[in-house]
Amino acid sequence: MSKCEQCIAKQLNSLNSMTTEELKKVSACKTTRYYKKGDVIFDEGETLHGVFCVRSGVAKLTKLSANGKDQTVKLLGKGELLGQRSVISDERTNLSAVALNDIELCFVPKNEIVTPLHENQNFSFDVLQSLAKDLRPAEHDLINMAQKSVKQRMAETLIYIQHVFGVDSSGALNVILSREDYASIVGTATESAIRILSQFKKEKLIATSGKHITITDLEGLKRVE
Amino acid sequence: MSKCEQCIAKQLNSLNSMTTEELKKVSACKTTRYYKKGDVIFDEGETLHGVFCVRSGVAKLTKLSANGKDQTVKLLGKGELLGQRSVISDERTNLSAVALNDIELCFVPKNEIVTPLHENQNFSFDVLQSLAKDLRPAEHDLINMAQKSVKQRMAETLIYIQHVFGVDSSGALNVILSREDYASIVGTATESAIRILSQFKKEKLIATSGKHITITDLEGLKRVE
DNA sequence: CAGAAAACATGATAAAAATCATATTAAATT
DNA sequence: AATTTAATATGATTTTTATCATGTTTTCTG
Repeated sequence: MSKCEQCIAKQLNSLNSMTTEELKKVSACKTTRYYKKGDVIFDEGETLHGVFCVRSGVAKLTKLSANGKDQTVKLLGKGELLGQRSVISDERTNLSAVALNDIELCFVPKNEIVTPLHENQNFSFDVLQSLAKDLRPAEHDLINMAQKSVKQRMAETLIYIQHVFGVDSSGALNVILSREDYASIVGTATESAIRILSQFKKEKLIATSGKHITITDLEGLKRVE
Repeated sequence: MSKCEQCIAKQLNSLNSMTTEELKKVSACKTTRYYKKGDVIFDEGETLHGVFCVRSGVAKLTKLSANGKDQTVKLLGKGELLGQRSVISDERTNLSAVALNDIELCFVPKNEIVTPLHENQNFSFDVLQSLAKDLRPAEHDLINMAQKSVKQRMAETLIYIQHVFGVDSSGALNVILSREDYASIVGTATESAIRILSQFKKEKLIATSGKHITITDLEGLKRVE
């Protein structure tokens, strides 16, 4: 089995501040789990017994709102941690996690995280900083949602995905989402998401081929109102 | 000068996990500051040299969005900390803080917070937990903004304010906000906020007298669509 | 207290977005 | 490969919300 000490994913998150000793323990305890596209990793309201670290693939965090629609709160890629907050705050999960494509996760039991949090000042402070930093995009998203048009939010979503998850060899966004997924991120009706993407295509801001989307005019997308 | 060790506000936040020793130091360093309604406590992008603890009064955290409108992200009352995140993450402030009424704040220099964070495991873990818990309402607000109508958001805002800040002897909300403030919280045009509050009044969900608002039908407000 | 300024109110209209309806296309299943 | 199912697309319509306009009331200020 692969070792956490050498894992690339680890360098992207606060596990990097663990001591070699601690990492070895994590390595010994962790299990690797595979999920297929659409699989539920955990559900809202579950009690988690550990955190998940994304080794490959992309997951989404969603919440079912009162009107029955799913709202996607965040996309998570390589190195990002799932369930960290629930484990730290000792609360049930607030959101569901679903695999957006085939995904490989390392599951680290709660204890291997919580014990070092109490013992290793560096680790603890690092996690503290990362949580503090997590709040900024949360606020940013709230403001976007409140102040920007659906069209603008869609444009920003496309730009965000390209920025964070990159493009494949053909230049298309590396993350493949359905129109419904886009609607769920942007917070709009599926038909509206479809319409806006069609419009962006007509305006030559993007090129689409099925679910594959390529940003062809980044500056144009940034100017969308 | 009043002592932090006995301060009631402290019991509401993570400063409560400091040792008596640490609290005495904080007490010795802290300064009390008074702001009048409308005063800016700090601006977006400032570097903070400490955190503020609300002793009395209410403040709002806002951000100026690209379209020139202010979005209120959070209201803060007694015991809540301002600037905690910026100090922990060592980043500039993301939001501005403005006094909504006359307010009394204790200013605690950065060092008195950061040093204990590195030395006192209990304190550090407590702050960690409180940050983890802070993310939940942030997500909740995002989903509300995305999935609920302006009318629903207004109804929830009124209920929230009553729940968190309570009512005065006449039963009116304890926090006095302008219609523009409400618009900024709900994320809508000021005219829309005015219109909705008028409608709520017509429907006997609330009673208003100038800026004083009384919830007269809580259940009705909860049913608003 | 008078005058100015800000906040509140409300109508009319325009714009944005949701909903409903119905094709069409793509993907999955047998 | 044929059939079913799901996803995408687009038109028509309604609802929601923003914007513009204008008047009234309240609050502030000299």
